[in-house]
Parts: sequence; structure tokens; C-alpha cells
Amino acid sequence: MNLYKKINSYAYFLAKALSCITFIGNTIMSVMSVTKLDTLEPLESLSMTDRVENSLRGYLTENGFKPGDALPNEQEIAQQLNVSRNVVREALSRLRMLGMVEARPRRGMIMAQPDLLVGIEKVLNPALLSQGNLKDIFEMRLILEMGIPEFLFARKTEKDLNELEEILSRQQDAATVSKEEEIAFHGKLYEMTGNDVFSRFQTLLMPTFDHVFTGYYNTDKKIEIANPVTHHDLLAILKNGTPDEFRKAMYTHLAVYFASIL
Amino acid sequence: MNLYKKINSYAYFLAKALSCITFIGNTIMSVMSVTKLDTLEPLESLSMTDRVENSLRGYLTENGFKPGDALPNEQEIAQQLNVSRNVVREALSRLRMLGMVEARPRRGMIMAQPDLLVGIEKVLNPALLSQGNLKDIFEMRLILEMGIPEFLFARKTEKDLNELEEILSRQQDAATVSKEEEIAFHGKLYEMTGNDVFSRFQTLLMPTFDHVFTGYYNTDKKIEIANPVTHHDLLAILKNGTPDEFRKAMYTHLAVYFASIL
DNA sequence: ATTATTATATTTGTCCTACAAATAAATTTA
DNA sequence: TAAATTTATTTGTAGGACAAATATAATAAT
Repeated sequence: MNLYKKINSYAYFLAKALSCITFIGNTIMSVMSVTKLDTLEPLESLSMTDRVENSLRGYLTENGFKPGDALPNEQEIAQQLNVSRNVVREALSRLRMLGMVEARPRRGMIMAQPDLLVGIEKVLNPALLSQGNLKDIFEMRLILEMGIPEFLFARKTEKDLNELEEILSRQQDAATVSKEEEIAFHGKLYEMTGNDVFSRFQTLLMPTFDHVFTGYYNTDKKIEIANPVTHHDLLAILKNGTPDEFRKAMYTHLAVYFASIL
Repeated sequence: MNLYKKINSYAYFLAKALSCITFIGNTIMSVMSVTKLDTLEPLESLSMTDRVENSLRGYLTENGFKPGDALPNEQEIAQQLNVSRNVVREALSRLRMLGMVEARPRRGMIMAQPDLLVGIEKVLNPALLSQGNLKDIFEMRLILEMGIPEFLFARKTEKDLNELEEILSRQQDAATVSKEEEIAFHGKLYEMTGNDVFSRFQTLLMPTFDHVFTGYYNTDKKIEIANPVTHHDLLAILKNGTPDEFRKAMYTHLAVYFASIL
């Protein structure tokens, strides 16, 4: 079907007629908002690759492709969309990275199950993110940590509690908690929620959290020495307390962080 | 420098010697764990594009590229890594999608500020995700919603409360709450946290949440009619209550969801 | 007729060349 | 010195080519 081509063609001439979209060749270079020119939006340039990517994503979802279903081959897609195979491959390369499709060399491509967090994993680097994003991530850990008590108490097992005990027993000094010990303890808590996405997500956030706190909010790394609620306290409540008690303790445990932003 | 080539070459022959990695041409097709063959891991195939992508990401971060810094051009990168410009472009296409780099046509590429959530946005489609991921997302909304009270009370403004009031006033029937009204109210709460990443993230999760609940846990869409805690109740507490009270009310408000999983 | 072997077509991965178009830099002209 | 022109650079896009492995079809052998 030439529907795609036709629509693009219509959109092209319509846009040219309204002259609110600038082109380079067939490539839309910028879409300008006619109604509010004042807010000078960042130029949204859509290359052919961008458009093919969107087109493919729409095609795959709207046609109900399920994992394992075979995709049309690259040449067919290219002809259908009237672009070169290069452009199609660049778009498919993106979908492959996201895990949406899988290429079996010399056999064809199949639909796959996208990994929800792989896109974040590649980007979550403290050195790259904006200050705003870093601050938000910093805060998000606090939100997440305050949100899990119900799940912890509903799903905790003897095995989990023993592991936490063991993690604490490996702790060198009761007063100073190293970064690794901190991650080990809290990481185990996330794991105990039984929620894989949450666990991975939170673990991804940890380094950023640390980076933000030590870099921008406080230079003294031994701030936690005087922590009024230790990991031992938290574990004790997790054993014989309630979600509310645990949350209150966690708030105090993280008080120094809360204090720096709220 | 031919260092890259050299290292790859060494790794290649080492791997071949150990015969724990299978090749097709120069492409690593699968890396097999020698120690535990039993767990039959999914084949991890690394194409040239994958390797160039990793290589580029490492190069950009390790060399401290900041937003606005100019990248080497495609030809140079290709020569340096000893691959074709096509492969480099496929890798760069991925980085462009993630917002890590920006291409200014005919002038060169520059480092950009990656968008933390764009990778998730493209993939977060209920029809594509695995059951496991959907369940996890479903639960994550509950965690997040239980985690925000401290932020809400610390950052609420008169303007926010008035907006919530207005949202509720637009509500048709006090007994039945439509999906749109639900999203409007809770969406405003997320926005009130003052955390942009959180707000976007939570808003992304909403459709999936709804999809999971209506599709798998309950077919009766009017389940919330008998909700013991309404949006009005939540707003009242938000005005004159405490974070703890609000959280307790929120738990009851979401009780039907909690009941279906905990 | 069934099996084994061989040949063919298919398809991704990779490389190469080419050129348009716009910008930046260099050069020439006024 | 300033303006105009030319040149070089670089991404975006197109298209051709081929290796290698797989699936399919065709052929040969038992």
C-alpha cells in the first residue's frame, strides 16, 4: 500500500503551504508553533530515521505483533516506506537496542519483548545528566524508600531476614557505614519487595543518589556516623514491627537527606 | 591509535582458544559461561553496532564530554574503530534517540543532555511488555503513591490545592469516578511533588496500571464506587492533615489494588 | 518411496561509493 | 577594510556489492 507515502506527501505539501515547517530536501528540519512564536521552542528536527522509527513502532504495535512474530525484511520495509535500506537499518538498530525486535542473522527479524529499563540504564550516568534530573533522581530514591514498607512486610521471608542479618554481621564498624555496606543492605530491601523492575530501578538510582549527595549537598562523607537509626534498628523492626513503624524509622534513617531538600 | 583493534584482536583469539565464545565471521554470536553451563543463559549476541555503541558511550563519558562539546566526525570514528561509516551511523542513531548526542546537519555532532525517560517512553506499551513487567509496574505505582506524602505536604501551595478543588468540581458523579478524572486528580498530585522525573514517570505508568487492573485482576470497572476514601477525603487531609494521615487514607483509597496483590 | 545429498534463494551484517545541501572557512574583489 | 565569491567540510540519504548462514527446493542414492 502507498498509504504511508500518500499521507507523508499530503503532510508535506500541507506543511509547506502553511510554511510553519522548514524542510531540507524531504527532511523536516523544524516544526514551528504558529500560535505562540514567543516561547521559542527547541527545534524539533525529524530525520527520515526518526520518522521510520516512529512508523515502525506504530506498525508493530497497531498490528498486534507478538514476541516471535516475523517482521518483513529490511528491503521490503525500505520499499514500502520509500526510503533507503540504510535508513531502515538505522531505525531498526534503535528498536534492537530497546529490545523491541531481534535480528537473527540471515534468517530474518522477529518481534521480541522489550526490556523496560535498558533505555534508562544506558543513559543513567551522573556525569551526563542535567542538574535537574540528578536532583529529581535524588528525591525519587526517598520516595521509593518510603513507599515499600507494605511490600516488605507482606513478602518478607525467614531467608530474607537471615540474609540481612548476615549483611550486617559483615559490617566492620558499627559507627561508620561504607558505601558498599549501604548498598548491600538497602539493595537487599529492594530485592525483598519481590518486584524485579523496582529492584533494578532502585539499584540504578543508588550511584546517582550517592553522587548527588556527596557532590552537591554535603562534602563530609562521614555524616552518617551519628545516624540515630541504624541498619540494625531497621532490621529489628522488620522482624517484629509494623509497616508504619518501619517507615517512621526509615524516615529518621534518611533524615539527613530529607533535611537537605524538604 | 590501533589500541582498540589490538585489544579486540587479542580478545578474539583468546576467546577462540578457550572456545567459550562462538563467532560468525568477526561477530561474537554467543558468550557461554564455562562455569555454569546448566543455567542456559539467553544468547548474548554482540554485533559490530553493539560494540561501537558501547565503545562510543564509554569514550564520551570517560573523556568527560559536556553538552555542546563537538564530537569527531563519522568518518574519523569509523577509521579509528576500523569499521564502516554505516556501522558508526547505526550506533550514533541509537545515541541520538537517547538524546546523548545531537547531530546538526552538515556542521557536525555535539554532545547533548540525555533525556532520562525517553528510552522508557518508547517501550512502555502494555501490548508489548511481559506479564512480569506489567505486574511490576502495577505494583510500582502503589509504592510511589505511598511514598510521596512527605513531599506533598512540604511543597503544596494554595494554588495547587485550588487546582485540585477545581478538578473535583468538574467531576460529574461523586460515586463513579471516570478514568480521566482519576488520572487528572492523581496526576496533579504527582505534579505537586515538584519532581519532574517522578511526575513524568508516574504518568507513564498510569495507563499500564489501568490496563493491568482492568485486564487481569478485575473485570468490573465500577469497583471504585464503594471506595471508602474519596478524592474529596484525600484533598481535605491534604489541606489540614499530616503526611501520615494522608498516607493512611491513600492506602485505603487504593485498598482494592493492594488487596489484589498483597 | 524414503532418505541423503546438493543446489538455490533468502536475508542480515558489513563495506563501499556517491552526491545533495548547508554551513564554515578561505579567498578574491570592490 | 568590507563585501562577495569560492572552496572545503560534514551529515543525510541512496544504492550497489558481497560474505555467510539458513531455509527451501531439487536432485541423487538406497
